Formats: sequence, C-alpha cells, structure tokens
Amino acid sequence: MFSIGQLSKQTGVKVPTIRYYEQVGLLDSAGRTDGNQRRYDQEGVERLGFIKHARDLGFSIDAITALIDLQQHPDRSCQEATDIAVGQLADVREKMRRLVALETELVRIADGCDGEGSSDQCYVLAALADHGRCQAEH
Amino acid sequence: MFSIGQLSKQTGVKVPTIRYYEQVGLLDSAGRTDGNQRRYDQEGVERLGFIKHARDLGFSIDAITALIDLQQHPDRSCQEATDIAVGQLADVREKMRRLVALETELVRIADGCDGEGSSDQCYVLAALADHGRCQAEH
DNA sequence: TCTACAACCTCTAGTCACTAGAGCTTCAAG
DNA sequence: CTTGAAGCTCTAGTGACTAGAGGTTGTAGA
Repeated sequence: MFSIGQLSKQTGVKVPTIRYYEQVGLLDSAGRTDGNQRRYDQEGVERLGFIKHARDLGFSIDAITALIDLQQHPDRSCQEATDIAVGQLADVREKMRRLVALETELVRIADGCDGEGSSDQCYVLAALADHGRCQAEH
Repeated sequence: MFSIGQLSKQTGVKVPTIRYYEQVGLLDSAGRTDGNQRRYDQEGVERLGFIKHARDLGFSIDAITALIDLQQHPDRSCQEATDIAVGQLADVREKMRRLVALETELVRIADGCDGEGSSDQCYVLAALADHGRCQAEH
C-alpha cells in the first residue's frame, strides 16, 4: 500500500493534484487508514499513470473521464475512444498550424529591431500596432 | 466618438472583454456620457487594436502592459520591447516543439485502432495506459 | 414628444486545471 | 515517547475571459 506522497513520486503527479483528481471524480476515493490518510494499491498507481499520460497529451479532464468510463465497460465499442483520440489529434494540429503562423510573424517582428535606439522608433512596437503588415493570417 | 459596441465591431474584441481590459488597467478608463456610457475616440481604437494584435500573438496581459508602458515613455530603450518579443518567440517555439512530439504519438495511438471491436481490446486505451511505448519524450 | 427596445451599465460568479496557504492531525523512525 | 515530515480539510488565488441578473440609457420611428 502506498501513501499519497509515494504515489506522487511513482507517477510524477503532485500531491495536491492527486487530491484534486479525486475531488473532481477522476480518481475513485482512495481507501483510508484509521487516521484518515489515503492509501493506494497497484491499481491506483496504474489508474493515475493513465491519467497522467493522457493529461500530458493534452486530453481534457472531461475526455479522460469518458475514456475511463469506457475502460470500465469493456462491452462498449472502441469507436468512442478512437473518436476522442482523433479529436485530440485535430486539436493539436490546429494549435500547431496557428503556432507556425505566429512564429513567422514573431521572427519578422523580433528581427526587425536591433535593440538599439529609443522606443519611439521601435520596430517591435510599430509592428504590433499595425496588423496590416502581417504576412499571414493569425 | 464610438460606443463600446462600435469599438467592439471595429476591433473584433468582444464588449465584455473591452470592459475587462479596462478593469485590469490595460486600457485607460474611457470618457463617459452624462448617462455613464463609455465613449471612445480614434486613439482608443488604435490602442485596442494594438492589444488585440499582441493577444492574438500570445503575449500575456502583463507583457502587453509592459509594452504599452514603453510606448508611453519614448525616451526608454527599445531593448525591453525586443526582449519581450524574443521571449514570446522562445515560448512559441517551445510549445511547437512539444506539440510536434504529441502529434507523433497521437497519430500512433489513433492509427493503431480501426474503431472496431470492443473497448477491452482497444489500442487507444492500451496506448494511453502504457507510456513506455511512446517513441519520444513528451 | 412619446414609446419601444437594443444597447449599455455594474456586480457576482463560473470556467479550467490546478496551486498556495492556514491551521490542524497522523505516521514512523530513532 | 518524542519529533518532525507528511498527511488532512478548507478557502482562496491564478489567467483571461465569459455568463447572467437586474437595472439604466440612447436613439429611431410614430
């Protein structure tokens, strides 16, 4: 049996975050000692590992709740899990698309200025004031 | 002179967001009519345009406050503005780096499953449970 | 000039996924 | 048996808004 601190070390999830996951229903309520401290078994470690991995991949708490729900009903179709993963992938790609556009413009803005001179002729400030000079949509 | 709604339409910033920007000190308090409604001039439009553009590029409210502060002290060095922009660029690149790794793994996860079969043999769920199979750090 | 109603006002609370802190209790090593 | 690290609950704060309640103002048309 593990204390919450040991679970935290094993999974890399901070102690208050574990309590938060329990509070929002992502983790089942842990068993307790007579002194009211949480105790976890190997299953708890695996469950939290799953959650951590999914969070690292950017899945929302809601999405993870749905995935866990699916795990606990082995008779239900895998399609739902795939849908969630594909949706997440679309999200990630959209974010990347936007970041590429931002990077292009930030390079343009940051490179236009050598850092010398005073701020009333600063290219950075001028570029931020004038969206019209942007090369791409963002 | 423009009402807050007209300002909103011109800049693409929502009305409650404009009020929020004023509340947090990003926008100066607007002038008011006798009936206490906000009125803006061309300068207000430009100021909000600057803010919107910077927000679209992912600058934080704090960073934008610093940039505006710089604009209003033309004697100060441009170096600070450049630093803020370069810092923002580093941020964007770090996010991109992470998203690329996530995309790789999400493709692996989502492609491993054809959506058929029941969830107890679902590749998506298995992949999420087992971080060890990941190709890259994330 | 009156009326209708869209647009405005302030204030509070909610979102997401945590994080920080106060003030208290328990566990385990020495 | 003592000590102190680690645990407990509860409340509030973060960033950047967003939503809603309940009331007031501005303006176009009759």
